Amino acid sequence: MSEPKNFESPKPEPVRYNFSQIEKKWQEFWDENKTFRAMEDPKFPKDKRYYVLDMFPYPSGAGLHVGHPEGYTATDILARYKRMKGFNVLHPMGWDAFGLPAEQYAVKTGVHPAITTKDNIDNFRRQLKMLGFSYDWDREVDTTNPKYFKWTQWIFLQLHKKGLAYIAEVPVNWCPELGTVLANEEVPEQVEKGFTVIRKPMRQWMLKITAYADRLLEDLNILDWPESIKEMQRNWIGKSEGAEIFFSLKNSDEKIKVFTTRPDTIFGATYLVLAPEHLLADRITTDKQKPVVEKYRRETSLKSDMERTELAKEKSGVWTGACAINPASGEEIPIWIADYVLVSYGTGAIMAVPAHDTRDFEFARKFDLEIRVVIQPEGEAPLDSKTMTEAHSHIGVMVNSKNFNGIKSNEEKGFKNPAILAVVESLEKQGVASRTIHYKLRDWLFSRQRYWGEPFPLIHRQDGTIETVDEKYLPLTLPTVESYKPAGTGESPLASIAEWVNTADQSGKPALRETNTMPQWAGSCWYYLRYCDPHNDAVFCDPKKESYWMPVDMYVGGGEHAVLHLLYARFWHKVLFDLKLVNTPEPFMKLVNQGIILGEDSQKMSKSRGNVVNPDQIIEKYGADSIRLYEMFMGPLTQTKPWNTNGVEGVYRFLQRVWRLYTDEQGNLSGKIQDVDPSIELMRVLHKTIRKITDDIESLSFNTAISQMMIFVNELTPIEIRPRKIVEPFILLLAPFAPHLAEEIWAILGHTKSLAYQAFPEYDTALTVDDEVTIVLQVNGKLRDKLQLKKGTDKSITEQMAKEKVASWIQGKEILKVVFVPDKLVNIVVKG
RNA sequence: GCUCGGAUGGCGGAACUGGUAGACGCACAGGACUUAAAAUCCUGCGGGCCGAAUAAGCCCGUGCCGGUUCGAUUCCGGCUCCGAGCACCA
Repeated sequence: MSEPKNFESPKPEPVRYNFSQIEKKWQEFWDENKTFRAMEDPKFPKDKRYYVLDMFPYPSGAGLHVGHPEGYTATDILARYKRMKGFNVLHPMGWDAFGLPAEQYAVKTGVHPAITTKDNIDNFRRQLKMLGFSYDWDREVDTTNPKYFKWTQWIFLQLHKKGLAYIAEVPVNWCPELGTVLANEEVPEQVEKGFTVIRKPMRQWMLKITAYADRLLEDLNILDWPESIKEMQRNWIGKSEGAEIFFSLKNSDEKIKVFTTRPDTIFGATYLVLAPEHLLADRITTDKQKPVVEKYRRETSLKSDMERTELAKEKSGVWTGACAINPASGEEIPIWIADYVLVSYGTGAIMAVPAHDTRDFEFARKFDLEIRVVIQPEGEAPLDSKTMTEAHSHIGVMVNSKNFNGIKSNEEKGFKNPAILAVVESLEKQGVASRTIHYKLRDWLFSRQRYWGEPFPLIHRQDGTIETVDEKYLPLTLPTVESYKPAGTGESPLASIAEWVNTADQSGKPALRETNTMPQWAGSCWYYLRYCDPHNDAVFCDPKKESYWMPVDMYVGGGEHAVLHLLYARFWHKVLFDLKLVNTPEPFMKLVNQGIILGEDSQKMSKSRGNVVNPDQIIEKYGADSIRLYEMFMGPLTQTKPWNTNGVEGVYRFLQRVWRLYTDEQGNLSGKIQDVDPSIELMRVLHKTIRKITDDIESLSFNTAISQMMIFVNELTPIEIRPRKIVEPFILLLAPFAPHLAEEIWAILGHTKSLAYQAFPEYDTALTVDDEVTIVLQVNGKLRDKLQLKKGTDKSITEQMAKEKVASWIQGKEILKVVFVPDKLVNIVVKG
């Protein structure tokens, strides 16, 4: 570490410290000295390496908002703290820079998205550097850089080789305004923005994420993630164990396959329902019913998904005229068509058990279908299907179920439930059912009709087959185009660039390039790996470097990526793991979602509300250390909390008091700081502070760490002789939070090296407790008095003193009991 | 409807494994310094009994109702409200 260039500290005005000068000085120092460069130093054992990662931003034209520094400051505090604790820290930053806004701007202005993107990145980098984050900027990545997306394309080829990428004609979410299709995961967000999304069959690239459904579900158990996020992923994957059961038709050889998670209720299946789009719906309908069925199917096909769910309150449907045979009871049951059954889930057909399913119950009531109770709750009056007002849950004993009667159906789902197991085994023996596991998770729709994305390294041969571009020709870069506008026909703007599209296959025959591009999520699926080895042109990430740093120890970002990026990245990572290209089964061991910062009016910040706080302005007025400290002081990291500029003023005042604690009016070391032995009281103040701050950083309770620093400064300010042994370590405690001010004061204290790698102070447990304690005196549990005693005073003495102190409360009353908690309290329980 | 969070002064929030509720900060009020202001410093600041004021004391108080306990912001049962997510998933 070399010395800071300008070692003379800037002369601030009396009283106030010159934050802008100090912050600039140290930012330049860190930059020039590459203070935070991370190296794969073998001296650090695995448990002394720490990879702390932020979700990299999309560099929008608007620049940083105050939400960004929240998570970034939290990780920066951790990074700086861990370095001081002797860890080798990897703390990188980069840009998730492909995406629609730059492209839409290009459509409007004709400016190439690469130019807009570069400007935006420069602005983001400038802003982040102004906040003094200790990133290793040599590891910066940019997903739109061909050197980066070369490897995104390469990983896609590995997926393709493994058979995990395929092209299919599927009903997709087509958005006419955006001129592109969207992933299921993206739909809610765009609909919220006011775009329409319709279902339309198109030929699209898909990634077989469903092949990993079980592992993505299972491995959630080993992750230290917020329970809510894990639950969202579990629900999104939506695993359900059950059976596919075949119902034969009365007058036909056709069979209808239904999926159910409750085969134990099969004797109560009094009708079947097919989704309107079900392939058999047309074929089984009787001539007589044909007109009504066709009308119904036409009507539902015109409804959007939204309309179908909004109208969910009122069930609708029509009878096909056909009947099926219940394979368990042998009874004839009608087959209906209704849009409350979805074609996209299970087999698109259900056996309806109205007595034990609310939806089936509503439907049966409306169309006067038979309701038959087959599970009787134990210890209750027998259920009467005629008078039932709602469907009953299925926990109880099987009834009306022939030889299954009496078997218990408990709260267990799947085959652990004895009733389900018994019925399935029996149906399997008859050859009319098989155990099945269904997932809600669909394969990932991976192509977009956009310009500003990674081109697929694929070629369509004349014969309709597909050939992959040889790895040695990667990256396959984007051509320049005249217009960035989507063709609107479902083709990307690339389709109109003849010289790019027209190419030759390996045999030299004319062929066409794939013109779709990858979705924005592609680049973020593996960026955390590239940080481990960002400049490698030979491999996407050297396995040695990967195993040096991975997995990510701490990942901080917004909760909005719960089922998007966080699921996609886990999927890619598992594929790479199977290819033995990475060594860890999961990429992010610990995840923390920072809370949203609301405007001063406690509403979500938005331009239209006019409540957006611009970090540049806050930095200009109060400095980076103030905004860092304020955002951490607002409240718990994970909590949603409103911005309050007065609060910034508060921490700014605190930093001024810190400055005045160490300096005189000329900005030199204060004469009050002296090399004298501190009193035991001051030692206790210091060690309590070290302990509180250490514990709080470890548990990410930055708000209470800061309040402890304030307490420390409040205690030391009135003291005229400030022992160096007390005040010097405090600067190291402050350093992760307010690094510029801390570096400056550290230098003023006479140090010639940056404090970035100074050992974080350790505390002596004996010095974190007082030798005098306050004993709380209660009578009947109510606080009546207090007692100052030496720590460890024994029971009889304490109780004796307590009784004297609260004599007026216990006089003349019978003492029933005395509760004594050493060094804490005495509670005297009296009668009356 | 289901799942997951949450509810503490005027405000943001603190409170270890059940043991002094309101740390720290903001706002506000009063005072010192100043010709004045800013900055800074000092004092007060949950509600009530409570008044011109002082000191002390007592009562109530952590969304609501109930329980366990010597003692509950903390544990248990029931409810209300707010936020987030999912939503006809068979």
